[in-house]
Amino acid sequence: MKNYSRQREAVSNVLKASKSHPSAAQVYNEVKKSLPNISLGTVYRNLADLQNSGEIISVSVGDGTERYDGDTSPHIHLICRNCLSITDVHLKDDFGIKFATDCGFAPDSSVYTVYGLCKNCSENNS
Amino acid sequence: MKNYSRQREAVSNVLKASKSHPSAAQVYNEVKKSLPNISLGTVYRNLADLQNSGEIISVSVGDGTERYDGDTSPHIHLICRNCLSITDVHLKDDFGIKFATDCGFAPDSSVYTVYGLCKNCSENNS
DNA sequence: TATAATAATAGTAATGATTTCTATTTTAGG
DNA sequence: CCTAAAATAGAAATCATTACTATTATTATA
Repeated sequence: MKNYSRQREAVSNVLKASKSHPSAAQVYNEVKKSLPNISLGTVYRNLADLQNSGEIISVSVGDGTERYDGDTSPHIHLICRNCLSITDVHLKDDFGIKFATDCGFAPDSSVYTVYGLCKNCSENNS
Repeated sequence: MKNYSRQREAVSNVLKASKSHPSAAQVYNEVKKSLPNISLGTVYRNLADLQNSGEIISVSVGDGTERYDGDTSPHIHLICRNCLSITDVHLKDDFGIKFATDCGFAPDSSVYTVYGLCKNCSENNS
């Protein structure tokens, strides 16, 4: 019921290789380097598919765009409300997944986000 | 620099009283019962302000609308990819905030979300 | 209480990220 | 090779959210 496609693979690879939590438009620009004819709609559809299968996750920064992340290992996102930077803090394990399973929930992924001011922005009291 | 407003107070109260993670439009409809002339733009602006001050949090369900939550005590959101229901699992403490602080980050709030299928939807294999 | 300066609002228009639509192409399997 | 189902490109449409502006509310001070 689900067929292979070069486009989906390329989208997935871009996210696996990136450490920068790109937006859909940024993923699009990156994938275009190898598949110049890919359309933005295809990128969005595949991002949604990959997300539904738990292969990637997404994070809300608060600027109206969703950011995507190919790293599904347990980690926290520290998001600065001022400069919108995203910093990863890796964890030993994801106990949210455990709690969910205990509740009869069938988890495929999790997102742990902490909002506030990054060191830089809080020192410059902005 | 920040003045009192009945509108902001009403928005905050609706969220504090609700357990259903309403969208901005739902908050708007609820607040209109006491302030019939409030505008949707005002609701959005106050939701953003309350969020920036850490008084409320918001969660992405994945249907294109943001959901708001007046409960800032430590808890996980279990979001069903099929029926989009949100279930809360309360925690003893928020160690994400601790980790963030240790990194020199100045946190104001956190959101921990687990995606998957709720018990109901996974039993009906949908 | 009157006044002035600043902040917030209502209402509407504009934005832009995301989704939808459709004709065409690709994939998987016999 | 052939067929049916799935995926795509490209363009158009949607609609949640933001921006804009004239007006109103709030706060501080005299």
